[in-house]
Amino acid sequence: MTYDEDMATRTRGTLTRDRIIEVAIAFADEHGVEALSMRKLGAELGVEAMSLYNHVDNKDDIYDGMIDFVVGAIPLPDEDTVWQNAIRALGTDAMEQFSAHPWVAPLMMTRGMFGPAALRFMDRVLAVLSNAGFTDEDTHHAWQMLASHTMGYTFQQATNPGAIDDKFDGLDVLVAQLAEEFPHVARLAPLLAQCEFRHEFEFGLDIIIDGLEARLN
Amino acid sequence: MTYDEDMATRTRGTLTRDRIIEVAIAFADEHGVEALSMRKLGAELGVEAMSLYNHVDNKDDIYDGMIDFVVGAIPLPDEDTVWQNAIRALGTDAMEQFSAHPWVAPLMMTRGMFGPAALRFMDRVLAVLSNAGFTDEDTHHAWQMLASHTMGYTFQQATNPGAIDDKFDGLDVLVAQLAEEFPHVARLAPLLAQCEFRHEFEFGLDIIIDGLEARLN
DNA sequence: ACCTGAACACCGTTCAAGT
DNA sequence: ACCTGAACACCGTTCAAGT
Repeated sequence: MTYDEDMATRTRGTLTRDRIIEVAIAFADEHGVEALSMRKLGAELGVEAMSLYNHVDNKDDIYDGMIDFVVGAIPLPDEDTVWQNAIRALGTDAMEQFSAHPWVAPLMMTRGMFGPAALRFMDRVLAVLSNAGFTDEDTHHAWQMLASHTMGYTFQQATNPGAIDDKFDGLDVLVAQLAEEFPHVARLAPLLAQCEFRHEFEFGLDIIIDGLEARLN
Repeated sequence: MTYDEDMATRTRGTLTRDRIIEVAIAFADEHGVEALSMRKLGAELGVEAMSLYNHVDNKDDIYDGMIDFVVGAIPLPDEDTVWQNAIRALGTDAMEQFSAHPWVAPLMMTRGMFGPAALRFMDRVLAVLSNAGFTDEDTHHAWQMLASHTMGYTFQQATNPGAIDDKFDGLDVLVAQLAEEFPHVARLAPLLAQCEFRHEFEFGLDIIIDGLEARLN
């Protein structure tokens, strides 16, 4: 292998499953998942679309890889953190990742999360709850609640009229017109449009943690 | 108009926006949203795909109509129901609709819910909370929590390994193999795979309602 | 072992042409 | 006013052919 070949390999990068997924994530972050196609992804990697199939089963395989990469980026708390703080950190850190990659939640909703990083993440959350003294049944309940809360808030954030007001620039006008038909929506619309999601999320998370804690004693 | 023409019109049905959305929902229920295309939907209605554009803006417009139809099918509680029961009923009834049409939650996640039926539904939930004595801020908090919980549990149900074990028929085997790497997942997998979602959902809903109630006094 | 061109069976959407 | 055929610019995926 000559020096030039070596340079080309290094700058263009060798085509691997990981590199494909990496570039797919960057592309989805910039242009949205719906714009992601095998042909465009190939072009981004300096290769024809068909070459991707040498490293990846199909497009769904890429989706699964993207999901697992994002879940894998959620930091895990130290083993000795008290469970309430560990859960709070896991929740807020998960939210942060999901917010940074808004396409991941809808994708998880249809594809699930069963990759190695997702299993590792899940195992850690279950460990925190079990070690805190919850029964297996309550650990299960708690996982479902916490996962639902995190996924649900991601949904709220994704479909927040404030966040997507490019599409709904006439929303406040519309709401004002419908004020007598939907008075409560009209009154609370400003709160919904410009709320701090981090604060909102933690408000609910604390209620859940308190509710779970009451079942421990 | 002759008798025969009248019959044909009645049996084939007149093409309208509502009828298109109705048939689209039935199609998505049977074959999944990802299989829904303008061409197939046209065929289902005995018409070419291009004709649909006379009654509908585009495919997204159909999606929005499908979402609003499903939300509109959630029954609203009587005005004088005590708020805890009203909220519980709204939550479980919403869950029931979302479960009956598994494609609706991922769709809402990307499209939001801003149709007339959705606004009506939202206004009613906000009214229940306001009338219960919550401040506007807490009403807002409560809406976000309840909506998140409902959406989140729909997600859990949709991606439940038990529900999709046609795709993951080897999941229990896989989990067993990884038992030493993910011990808690392995131990709780049966609970997750075969849990009663209705019961799970209400467990969490009660914790949320209790937590909100504590802010009322 | 990896990449490619051509092909297949699809998409959503537009638009001029029909009635 | 509503429906259609043909067309445009895309899709994911397969497969024989190249190196």
